[in-house]
Amino acid sequence: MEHTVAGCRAREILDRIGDKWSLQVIAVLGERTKRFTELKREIDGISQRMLTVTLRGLERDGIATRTVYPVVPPRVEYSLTPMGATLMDAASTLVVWAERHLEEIDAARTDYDARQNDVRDEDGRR
Amino acid sequence: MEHTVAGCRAREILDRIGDKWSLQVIAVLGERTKRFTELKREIDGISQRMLTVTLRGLERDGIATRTVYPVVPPRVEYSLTPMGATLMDAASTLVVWAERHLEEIDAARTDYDARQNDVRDEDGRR
DNA sequence: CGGCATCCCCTCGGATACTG
DNA sequence: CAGTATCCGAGGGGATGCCG
Repeated sequence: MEHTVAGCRAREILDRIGDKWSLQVIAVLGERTKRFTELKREIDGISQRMLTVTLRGLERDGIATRTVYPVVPPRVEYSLTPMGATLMDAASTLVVWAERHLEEIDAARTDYDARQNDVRDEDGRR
Repeated sequence: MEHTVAGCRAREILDRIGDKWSLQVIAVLGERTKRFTELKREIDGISQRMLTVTLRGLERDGIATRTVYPVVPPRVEYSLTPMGATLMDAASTLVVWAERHLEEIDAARTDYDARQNDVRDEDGRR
C-alpha cells in the first residue's frame, strides 16, 4: 500500500498539531521545561483558555507532561515527552520548508489575486 | 534568531495544509496530473464544494496548477507545481512520524482518559 | 499562579440545487 | 464535466469572570 504522503491516518496528526496553537506550544516547550505563565508570555496572542486547552490535548496524546508542585502559590511545569521531542523534529522539516517558501507563496498569492481582479475588470465590473 | 521550530511563520503553512483536505489533495496530485472528477473519486468523502475550495487555495498559493482545455465536455486538469512537490516531500516526514506513533498516541489517550475517570470516581461521582 | 465555566461570534465544511 | 450559489449546523476559539 504505502502512500508516500497523507493517507487517512495523516489527518490524525494534523488534527493534533494542525490547530492554531499546538505547534507553537511544542516549539516553545522544546527549548526546555516551562511554567504555565512562561508559556503564556512567550506565545504571542494565546489566551489563557487556549493555552490550557492545547496543553491538555498535548498531555492527553503523550506529547507533553504536566507536573504539579503542591506549593503555594501553585507551580505547574510542562515539558515535552521523548515522543514529543521526536514530533518536534519531524515538524521542523515543515517549518524549514515554510521559511524557504513563504516568500514564493506570498508572491503566488499576490499574482493570483491580481489576475482575478483583471478578469473581473474585463467582463465589465458589477 | 532562528527558532528551530514553529515561530509565527510556521503557522502560515499549517493554515494552508492543516485544513481538512489539502494534504490529501496534495498527496493524490503527487501521483500524477489528475482531472477534477478523478480527484473527487480518489479522495474519500470530499464534497464537490470542498474539493473546489481546496484546489483554489492550493492554486492561489502556487502549490497546484489548473489547466482548462476548452472542449466540450469541459476538461480541467490539476497537477502539483515544483514547489508543491517539495511541499509533499516535506509533509511526508510528518506522515512517517504519524504512522510510527499513532499507536503510541492512541495508547496515551486511552491511559489519560482512564486516569481521568479514576479521579472522578474517587471524589464521589456527581 | 494556574486554572475552569460561561457566553458568544465566526469560520469551516456538509447538503443541496442550479449552470455553461 | 466542472463548477457556482445558498443555506445551515457544529465547533474552534476569544473575552470575561470566578476559584483553590
